[in-house]
Amino acid sequence: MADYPPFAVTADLVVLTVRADELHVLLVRRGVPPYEGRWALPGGFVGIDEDLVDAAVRELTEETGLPQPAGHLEQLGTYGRPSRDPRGRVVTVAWLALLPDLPTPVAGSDAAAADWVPVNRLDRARLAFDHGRILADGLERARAKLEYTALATAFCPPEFTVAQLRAVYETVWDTALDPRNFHRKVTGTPGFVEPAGRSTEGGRGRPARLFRRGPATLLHPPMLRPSART
Amino acid sequence: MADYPPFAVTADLVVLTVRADELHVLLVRRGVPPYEGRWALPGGFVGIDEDLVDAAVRELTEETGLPQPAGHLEQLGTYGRPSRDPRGRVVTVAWLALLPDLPTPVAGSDAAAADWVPVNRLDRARLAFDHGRILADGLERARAKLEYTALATAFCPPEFTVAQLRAVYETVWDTALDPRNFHRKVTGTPGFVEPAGRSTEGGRGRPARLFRRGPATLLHPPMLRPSART
DNA sequence: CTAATAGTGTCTATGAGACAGTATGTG
DNA sequence: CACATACTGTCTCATAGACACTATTAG
Repeated sequence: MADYPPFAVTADLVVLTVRADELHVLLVRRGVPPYEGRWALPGGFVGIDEDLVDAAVRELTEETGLPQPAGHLEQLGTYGRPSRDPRGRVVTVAWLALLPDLPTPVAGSDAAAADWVPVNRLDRARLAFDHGRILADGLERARAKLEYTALATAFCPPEFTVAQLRAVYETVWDTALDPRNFHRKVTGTPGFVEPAGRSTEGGRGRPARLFRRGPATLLHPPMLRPSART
Repeated sequence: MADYPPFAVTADLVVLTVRADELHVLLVRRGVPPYEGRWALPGGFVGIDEDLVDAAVRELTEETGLPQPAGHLEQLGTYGRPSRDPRGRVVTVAWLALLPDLPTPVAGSDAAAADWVPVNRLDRARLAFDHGRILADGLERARAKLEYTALATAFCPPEFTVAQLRAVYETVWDTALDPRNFHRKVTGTPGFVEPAGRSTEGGRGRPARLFRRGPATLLHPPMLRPSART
């Protein structure tokens, strides 16, 4: 055990949010080689006595500047091609975070040039390291999980309308959904959302009831995306 | 970059197969401390110039003694609690493998005491390291993926009957399925299975047609397990 | 009033589950 | 023949999708 091959281990984050009807990912501009000046996923080295998930949470709070994010965090996968980092053998554990649109702009202590970038207007091939592949995997994971889990509420503030939740689905899936069938489906699935009792004010049209996320994590039956028809 | 915290990285495998109507996992008996004499998942250190998936394939072929396994291999997750290995900081990338029942007994070069163990008659808490948790995650992943993918065929030999495929579902899910509805569902899902043209001989009852796995990887609509009803 | 958005009701097609009935082998 | 297993047909219920209709606000 004394002589095992020594690896560096990092935690990288695919942080997604929905703002202005576009899906955004949190990226940082690299200030040092390699890939100087290129966009990269936020992340950093795991401490020798630090748990993997703790490193991910630490990076997330550092980069977003939020004390305790209200969203969702899960492990995405581990990437360790020997040539993926020119500096040496670095294995990265990638994490997927889904956050509500943050009222505060991103101003992390660590990342000077962090910013939200719309995923549809981003050339993934130009990201540093293998981060284009990691981002693609994160997007596919997020899109798939909206189908059979209640995770779409992780993109919403504590209280939200059915239309806001529908906008999340439409933005992440890049499709249009029937507002009436969506409403029936969401309110008819036990535990998906719970009425908050209040309503919106001051908008155009009839005021909408506000909801909170419910206790359900899995959706039975799932929410089907139109592209997945039979 | 010169001074990063040094980690050891291992690849551990949850190898599942169906034999004699029971779900089995491949385990090895540890011959050295720590956890000497306890069951553990097969695995080993990743080489400093070795890709992660190559290490998993290498361990799989070493432990099963098969040149090229016909089943399925996917990354399960990465486990890296600082205290998970008393010898030092070891992060393990766990993989899930689904194999057809092997005609050859397990006789790996590396693992003297490798054996197939029925998962339902195994005390997961007595496995070495955090392998009980890894095995639990692997079982849950396998059970979930049978619902919405065609992966059940990975447990089958190249040619199989509908009854054999049904036995896979019943064994992995530990439930009974209606043979008639199952038959209609499987043969009616495009690309799930394809007729091989031949039939079984010598069994009790009417001979069954043989099938091969089809090109489909995802099932639309999914195969629903009875426990997931609404 | 109109425009806009929220929410409900209803019809139809599809698929799951229950299960009768038919086909084709062994002993 | 009886029996076992493979396979098909049919009925019923639940749900997705399409979409008419009603409700409630702003201007």
